[in-house]
Amino acid sequence: MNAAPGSPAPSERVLVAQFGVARMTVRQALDALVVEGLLERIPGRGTFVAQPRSVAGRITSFTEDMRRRGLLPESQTLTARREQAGTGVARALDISPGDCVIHWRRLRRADLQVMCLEDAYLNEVLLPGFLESGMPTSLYDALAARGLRPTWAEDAVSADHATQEEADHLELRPGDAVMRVARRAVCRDKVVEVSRSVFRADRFTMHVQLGAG
Amino acid sequence: MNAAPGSPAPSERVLVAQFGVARMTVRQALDALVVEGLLERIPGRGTFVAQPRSVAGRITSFTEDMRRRGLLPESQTLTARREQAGTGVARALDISPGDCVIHWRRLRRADLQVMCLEDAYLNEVLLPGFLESGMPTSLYDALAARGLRPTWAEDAVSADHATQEEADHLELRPGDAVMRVARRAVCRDKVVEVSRSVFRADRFTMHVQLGAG
DNA sequence: CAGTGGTCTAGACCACCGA
DNA sequence: CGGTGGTCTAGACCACTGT
Repeated sequence: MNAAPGSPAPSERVLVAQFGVARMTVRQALDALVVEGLLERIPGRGTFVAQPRSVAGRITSFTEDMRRRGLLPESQTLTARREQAGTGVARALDISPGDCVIHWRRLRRADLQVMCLEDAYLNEVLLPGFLESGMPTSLYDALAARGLRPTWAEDAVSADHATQEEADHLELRPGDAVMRVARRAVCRDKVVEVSRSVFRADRFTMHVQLGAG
Repeated sequence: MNAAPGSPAPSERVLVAQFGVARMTVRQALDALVVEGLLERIPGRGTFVAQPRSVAGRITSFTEDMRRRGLLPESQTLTARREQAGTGVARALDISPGDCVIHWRRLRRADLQVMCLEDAYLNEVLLPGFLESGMPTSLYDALAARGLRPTWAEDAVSADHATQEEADHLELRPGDAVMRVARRAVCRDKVVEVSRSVFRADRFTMHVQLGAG
């Protein structure tokens, strides 16, 4: 059970007594929670559970994104196999053309409605046994479990018309509006994911928060 | 003159001696610079000037965005007048319906090519005499000059087909692909800008950087 | 080894808030 | 007024780095 936003945390001096520790130590611990946005200090009043602030520019996966909207995310794997990287994918993944990559194509739904067709390319070397371990629902959860959650990502977002193939998968007519998102996700100087997603424009609006909250 | 990235900062104990202050105090001062990304600590080695990290999700205006791509941004004002806020704009600007707003419609070009049609709504109260002072090229420069540069912004990005009116301005045919961006920009709890932009999909790709560099 | 940052102690004084 | 967070002191020990 999480405490409700706005509810007071124990005062620093109370924690000092409770844990038999110096106040500077308590403050450093609280500071960490404050910079994480979990607590909020108000001078002269106390320390409180912060309003959940939408983290500026947080890197979200489709799964997290849909959940935050209160929708149920689902994935249907269309392709999951080893391939040799082409020149474009190789450059984006920072490997050599012909190197082994994992190609994972999924049709993604939210509340049973088709939302997005996604082609993800992963660096095989960083994810040994990934294909054999059973495909997870959330790629980012799987990466996190391996200590590879992206710390930085770059999206190229554009609008376009659906191709015939995309229309077939997304239950659209060719030429209908779609949003394309090309992502390059990095974890500590290692490119862990390169993906191209095609979203149904009528069902998806991307929300981007910029700057410091 | 700024110090070069990677150059060492004085050690904490040196600063203690130099300023006759406690080490905890020095550390707190340095901590502030570290969270700002100006310094980097390396245990056992020292404190160094950090590599300038690309600020995650920096709020950019059209002008800045185009310049960074090496294109020459231009704006043609189609409308610039006082209006009474409708309910939607009023809510977004955090004012009351009927309050006075500045409506600024511009056709925006990059290297002489039509790129975007933008409707910006500004809070009159925050920008006295704005319309009379001659319209700037960059709205964000003008806001910055008044100490109102946005510190936080939220974009809703979607793909769509151009309406007849949009097509006329953007030199498209109705139904061609466009990207819509609805922005709400905030400076210190004051909503300073609400805008809707329509970009030609064939000429514009939005780049978004997420996470900490 | 000497020097670095990381962490911790046990106090202290201040400005601010609410009753 | 008492309680809060904000800041500061003058030490201490640790793990780590480079030579």
